Amino acid sequence: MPELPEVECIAQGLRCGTHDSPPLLGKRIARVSLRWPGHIAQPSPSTFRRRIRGQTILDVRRRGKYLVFPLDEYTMLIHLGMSGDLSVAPSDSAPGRFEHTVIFFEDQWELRFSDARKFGRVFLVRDPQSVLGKLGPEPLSKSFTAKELASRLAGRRRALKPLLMDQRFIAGVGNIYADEGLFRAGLHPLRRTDSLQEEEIRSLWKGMRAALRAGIRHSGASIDWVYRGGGFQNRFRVYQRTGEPCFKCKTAIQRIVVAQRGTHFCPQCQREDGK
DNA sequence: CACGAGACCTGTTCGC
DNA sequence: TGCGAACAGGTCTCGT
Repeated sequence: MPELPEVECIAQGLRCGTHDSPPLLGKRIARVSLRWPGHIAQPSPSTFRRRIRGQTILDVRRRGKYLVFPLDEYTMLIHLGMSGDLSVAPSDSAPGRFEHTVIFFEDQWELRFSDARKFGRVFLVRDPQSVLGKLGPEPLSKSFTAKELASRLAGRRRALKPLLMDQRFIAGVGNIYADEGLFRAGLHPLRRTDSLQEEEIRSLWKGMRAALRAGIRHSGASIDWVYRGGGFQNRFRVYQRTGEPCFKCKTAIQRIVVAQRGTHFCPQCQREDGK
């Protein structure tokens, strides 16, 4: 489930608390349960277990699709993969079926990392840049202007969608928001980046940012049984709307495969030749 | 440098 | 009802 908007909403919930869980700030870690040690990317599970004990959570942030937890001596990073989700629950509540990694706090609350497909990963490092260093800019940051996008596109000649999903190019965009942003921009997912006009780059910038902001505004997208609480799935304009009428022109939304990912677009509003 | 295929995982849904 | 295929929010590595 987790692309930039979903991770952002999860981070906010952990930082500020929700109706049924307290903020994590200031909580001290008592111990961890690693039911599936493969979750721990770095260091080894045994070292992770030893080093994290006694650390206090000082903040909860997001960078790209990573959740970032600054601790006293280390930084813990969590990538939710395809099916990951985090929740804060009291220690006496029933554990979920896929909660492979659990961090217990001294006050009887715990942070539970649920991950059915086991693509998620946890890092505990001294320098967060060792994990985050290769990420591209934050698309919603003030410094990410249309000009900045244009200069990063310069000299590139790739299909648009795979480039948008390349985390080194822009951080946080995944399959849903790539499709939704391209629709808003009126650009075909296979459009070559070296054929974009200045005006189209501006549309791309606006469209991607609008899609991401809409996702955050609606608390992210909840599909299937995975992430709960979001409402953006009800506002998809193309994603998983194969065969349904385009909201702009009524043409049937088409599904193709791009870079091995299901890709949805309106063949009328997003023409490959640029119209 | 760009791109496709395969790997890593498991669950749900759909067609026959 | 059962069974295999297709599909799912991501990313890494390898070969061309």
